[in-house]
Amino acid sequence: MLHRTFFIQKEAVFMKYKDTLNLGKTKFPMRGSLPKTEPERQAKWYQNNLYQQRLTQNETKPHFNLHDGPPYANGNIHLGHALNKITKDIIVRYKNMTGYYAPYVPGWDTHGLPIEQQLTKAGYDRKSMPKAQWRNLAKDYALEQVDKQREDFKRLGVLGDWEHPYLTLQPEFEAAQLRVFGKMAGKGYIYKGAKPVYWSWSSESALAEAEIEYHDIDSTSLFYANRVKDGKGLLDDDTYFVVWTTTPFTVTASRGITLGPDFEYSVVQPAGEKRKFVVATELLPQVAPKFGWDAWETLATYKGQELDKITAYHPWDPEAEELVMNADHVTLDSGTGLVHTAPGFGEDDYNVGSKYHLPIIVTVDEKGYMTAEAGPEFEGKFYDDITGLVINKLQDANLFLAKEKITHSYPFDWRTKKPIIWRAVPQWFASVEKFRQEILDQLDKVNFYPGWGKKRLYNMIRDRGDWVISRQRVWGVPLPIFYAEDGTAIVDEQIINHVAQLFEEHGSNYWFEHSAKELLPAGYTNEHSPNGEFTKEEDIMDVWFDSGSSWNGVLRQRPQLDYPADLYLEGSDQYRGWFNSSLITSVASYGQAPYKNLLSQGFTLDGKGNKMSKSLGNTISPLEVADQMGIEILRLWTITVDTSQDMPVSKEILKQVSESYRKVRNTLRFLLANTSDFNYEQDKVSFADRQAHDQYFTVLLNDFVKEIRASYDNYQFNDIFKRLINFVNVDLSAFYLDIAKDVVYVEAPTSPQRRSMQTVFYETLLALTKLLLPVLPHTAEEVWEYLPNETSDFAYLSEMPVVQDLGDTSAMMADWQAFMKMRTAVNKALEDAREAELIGKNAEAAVTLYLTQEQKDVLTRLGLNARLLLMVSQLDLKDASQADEASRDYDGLQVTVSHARGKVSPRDRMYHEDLGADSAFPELSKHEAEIVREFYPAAVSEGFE
RNA sequence: GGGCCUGUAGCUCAGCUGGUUAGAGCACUGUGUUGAUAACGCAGGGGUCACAGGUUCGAGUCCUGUCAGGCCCA
Repeated sequence: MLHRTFFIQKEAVFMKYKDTLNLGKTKFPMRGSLPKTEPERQAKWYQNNLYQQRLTQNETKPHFNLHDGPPYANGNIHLGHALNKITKDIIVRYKNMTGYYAPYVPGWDTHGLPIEQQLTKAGYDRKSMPKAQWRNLAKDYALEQVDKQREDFKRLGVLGDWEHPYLTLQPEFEAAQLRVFGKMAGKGYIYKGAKPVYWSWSSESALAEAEIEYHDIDSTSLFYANRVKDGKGLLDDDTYFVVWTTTPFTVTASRGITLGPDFEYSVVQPAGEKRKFVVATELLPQVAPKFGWDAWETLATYKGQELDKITAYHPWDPEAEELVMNADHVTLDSGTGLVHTAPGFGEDDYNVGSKYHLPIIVTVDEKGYMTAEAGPEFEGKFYDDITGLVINKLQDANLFLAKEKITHSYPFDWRTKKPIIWRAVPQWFASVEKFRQEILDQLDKVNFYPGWGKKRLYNMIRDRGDWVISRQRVWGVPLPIFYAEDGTAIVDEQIINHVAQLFEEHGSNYWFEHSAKELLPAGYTNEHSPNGEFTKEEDIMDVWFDSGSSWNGVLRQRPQLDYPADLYLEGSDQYRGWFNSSLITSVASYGQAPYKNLLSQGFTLDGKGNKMSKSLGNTISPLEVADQMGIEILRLWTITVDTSQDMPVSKEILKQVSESYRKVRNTLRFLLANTSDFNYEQDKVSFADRQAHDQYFTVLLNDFVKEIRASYDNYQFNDIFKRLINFVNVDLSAFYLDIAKDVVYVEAPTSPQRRSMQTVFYETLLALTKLLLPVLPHTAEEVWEYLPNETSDFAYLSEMPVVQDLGDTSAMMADWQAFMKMRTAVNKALEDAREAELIGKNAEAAVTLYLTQEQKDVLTRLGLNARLLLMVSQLDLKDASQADEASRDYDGLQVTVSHARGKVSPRDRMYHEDLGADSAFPELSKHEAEIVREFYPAAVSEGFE
């Protein structure tokens, strides 16, 4: 047996030329099988507590705190979530690898209407159970959603403190939120008012937009006149404003007439009329026939703004007055250009009314019946049944002009299918007006990415009204407000903090499970409650107040976090949302913005630039991408696009991204394969001792590191992609790695030329792996497993490459630029020769260059091996004056290409004129023979096959 | 209707303060290799810079308007 084995081995020793080459070797696969390997790799991260390990390693470093904006805990994650979380992960990973302690605490927004709706859908009836029970159901549902989304976010490769997220329903969060509310209350920013909401009389409840559906209905619209009371010298008191309404019952609460400031209004006297009427000039021809006006005389015209603050009489109520106002919502589409305005019954009406300080009159009760305030003849009647009565009243006063049936879209309660009305109900407000300038001043100190974000947020804060913070709902944080016996509201910071303490210990359900007395501090008295009786507010807070308090609920709670945060990063819809509410509460409480930097992202669109929606069927699920292509592809996609704007995504686009991924992956593989016999610590060659082309590439790499880091620092992620792909394709693949084969494969394993190049290979590999890690963590970690000399267990535990000081390389690089132009010229010449079938591959060519003095100087100064860099077998350099007819000019370089002289070596596949110089190796060049003799002595005795 | 933003090759993006024939990578075509091989090299084709006016000696780059698209309001 032994003999036999020996015999076989001996026969196998018979060498091939290939065996004397250093062909690259690696098991790093060309294809990543990402959908399969990513989850395994992620499991490893969590088994090894990678997130915490990195933080522990950074414990003493300066903090960088990205504060997570809480996604809503409902539904499957979509591309927007993925983009947001991935970008955050990129930033956090980068910061942790560049000298910062950068924790990431994910959060969820867990209160609010959509969750209540899910319960309703699931068949629960809110009104059939106590509030606390309903809230427990909501809580269970929210926690389930959090668990589901958490798993999905982890699948994106996002590293964070997933075991300790913040949830807006956590008692400590709710307590912190109440304390923010308390601070604002203490400063007098919280007040009670009234505001119209969608009111469903059929379910006796306020509704949200989501609970409304629209149907076409027929309504009776009325035209009637309001007699001028104080015409401010412009209008006589026998002049009448002609107004229009589609909701006759609201005339009972009419307090104003709204005009368009820039529209022209005519004062006209119809033929046979003593009275004068004001109508928008443009609409006069349309409305006159309705009023039976055949002819009229125009007495004057005014702009809407000129008539501002003139007053008129209410049609029948002597106590009331109608104020002329101006607002942009008035249109000339229909009516008269003068809009009857009842601030208690419409949003536009409310808005313009509050600007002019009109009272808010509500003449309909919660069941839809007119109140006493509407007047004795209306009281107790259903709002929709009084149109005839209103017409009668107007006719009695000789103010009625016309009625008209109109068909229009009208909101309905989606559950009861009954129409709804706008109706003002008591609401709690947070004043913005009182400290608007302070907010704007603090906003000015924030850095915005992109810069226009500042303008956008600034305009919103500048133009927004006070914040309605109450909601007539159940699933949320209760408003910690009490009422005394006479109805006086008790909004007291100390009491609020007392309630906060209770919430911190018991959770906010405590509010619903206990009486006002139990919730108030022991022994609390108030002059408005002589009998010591109190009631509590039943409304809850707007969920934007929840998330808007996260700087207090999270940043100021957790020791590893900081307030203000270094960075908030969300979609551009959050200028209205979280960016906005967080800013208000933070400035109100502590006089500063909760963030130093604000980064906003656009929305994902389909391949055609249209919005993604389920109904259009153009959505792409991030989890599907993960399962089909790998999450690395989606992560890479996030840096191919300009995230400051809206971003197109489609299967085709992702396909293109995956091609880029493969290119990067293959390049890493090539570098791995050709450094597998290289030990950086032992074999590295110093910059000064490197070959000219290796020095050149070292500089390219150094510039690359510098630029990529700058792009990370400035959150310019698509610059990273551009630069990366260019570096990999142009600098590495098409140039350096291409010429490298003639060195790395062919030269002696330990030769200085080879070691010089391997040094640069290794540095490149290491730098690329680290620089890519924030974007492609799975791939980077995979590469890391093939780098036995790197001691840390994970690539993520290593530090980003730093920019080296290589001295002044500008002159050298200018020369290289000149040489690379010459190389391009030679490539064209070679291509022509190939087309002429003079050569096949470059190695079959002998090239002669006829150089100008300047070109010669470049080559001399660089001291490079031009033949190697041009990848030809022979290169002859001559003076430009020697150029003959055979040569051709390529972009200023005279070139002649001919077939290479001599014979081709089977080993390096180049042509040589000295084959067989070493008689032992008749087919090898002298240089090759030396290598083989020294490193493969067996070949001398055995020969080649 | 308002605030903010976008519209450059098939795709994703560069084009700074206006100045020679508008760039890159991918994709595409041709071709060479077969020692990065379900890979790699080389060369090449491809754009009325959304449209229409205007300012200027000169505009993708400034101004106005139109169209298309997005977010947030109304």
